Amino acid sequence: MSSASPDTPTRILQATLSLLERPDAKLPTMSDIAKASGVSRQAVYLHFPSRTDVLVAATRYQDQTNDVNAALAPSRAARSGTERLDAFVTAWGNYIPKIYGVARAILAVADTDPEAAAAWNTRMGDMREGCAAAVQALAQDGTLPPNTDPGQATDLLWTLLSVRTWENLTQTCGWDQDCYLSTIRGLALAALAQDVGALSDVLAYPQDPA
Amino acid sequence: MSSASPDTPTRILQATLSLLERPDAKLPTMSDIAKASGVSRQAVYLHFPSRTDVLVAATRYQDQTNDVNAALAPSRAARSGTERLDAFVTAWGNYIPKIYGVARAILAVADTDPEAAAAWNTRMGDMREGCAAAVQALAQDGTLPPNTDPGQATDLLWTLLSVRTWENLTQTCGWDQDCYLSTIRGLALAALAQDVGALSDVLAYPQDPA
DNA sequence: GATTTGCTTTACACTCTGTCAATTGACAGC
DNA sequence: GCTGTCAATTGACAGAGTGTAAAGCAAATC
Repeated sequence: MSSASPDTPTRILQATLSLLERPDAKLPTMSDIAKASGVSRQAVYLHFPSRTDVLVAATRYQDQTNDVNAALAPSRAARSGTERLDAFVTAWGNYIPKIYGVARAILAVADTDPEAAAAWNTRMGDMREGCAAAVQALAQDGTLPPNTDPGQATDLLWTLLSVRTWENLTQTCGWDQDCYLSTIRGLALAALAQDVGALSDVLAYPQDPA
Repeated sequence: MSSASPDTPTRILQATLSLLERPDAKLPTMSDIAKASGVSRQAVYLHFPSRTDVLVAATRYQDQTNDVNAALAPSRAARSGTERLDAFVTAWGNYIPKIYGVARAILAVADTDPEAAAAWNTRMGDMREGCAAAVQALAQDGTLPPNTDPGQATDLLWTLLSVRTWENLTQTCGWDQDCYLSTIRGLALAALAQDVGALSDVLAYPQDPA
């Protein structure tokens, strides 16, 4: 496939990703990025106007190589609304760990750089469409609780599935991925699909497989 | 009361808070803080070793003047676990808007400065105790779902009540405070107190008071 | 009156961003 | 072979910001 050395912009993006995917990654400077790419600092500016642009381009490159659409395909194929919700939560929830390194960096600069914030919002806007589609499927099934506003339901699902929520539970609280997934799934099914049973045994002792 | 002009450190903290509480607040520089305090930039360093320290001290000062403990008192007085959970969600949920300006600043620097991250974690650790107490009260009532791990239940409540979750729903999605409160309350009661009814009509059209 | 205390002013070292200009090296077409 | 052109390099620079350091100043304290 891509055995030939890729062009410089691509090499820069790959190097940036490898920096961000280190477990103890700090926000890389342009010098860090250049050094990791085996290229001069100015060469980076030759291809990307600012550090924010490098980071944003890196996420796009990552979405492309990871083929996020393929990962989300199963949820689109689901027959019932409940099934669709379940599949979407699983697919996205399992995608977050792959993008977390880059997401962390963009979120960090987004706190001060409006351009980065806009780029991140666009990206999360795409994800929101998946949420909206799941809510829509539930509405068609009549599974949504009565009087539910689809927009609000989408907002809630979108928030439950946010990178920050994942970060809180898995990174700060130390939950493992399965525990995170089943909890969020249970919460989403209970709140949006009136599936009460979805919450039982979700917060059960996981370290104690009796 | 405090009619006499307060000492310089206090004036600096007050000025910092007033900067951070502006709706369009950017992360203030040391110069910004000095200017707002009516003091030279070096005077700020005379009292606080770094910007992070100013921000951290500002949150402590704010907790003190707002008397966060008094705000959380009603939840401690609650009789049943369910009542306690409800009161705690309401109290903390209504406290977040007051601290959001400062919280945003600390969270922004926490992304790169470990010292700020540690300070914020300590602060949220205090809040977590309130979550743990509510969970404990539910456990004593036997209201908690079977096989629930109290630690995990606390983590979940703590995450639902995080500033980031509030930010997502009210700032990014534009929810009003009441809508936020009733949704989180419903979610918490459903997940931790098996109160299924808590979720009905929570996501109902709020702009349409029929 | 001498000293201490709190603050000011000025200056500096350092890091990082982003811009600019001059230069090199390779590779194409003629 | 010569000439453009393109990619990249080197080196320098301005600007913003952090944090350190030192000398001076003025009012309160002893």
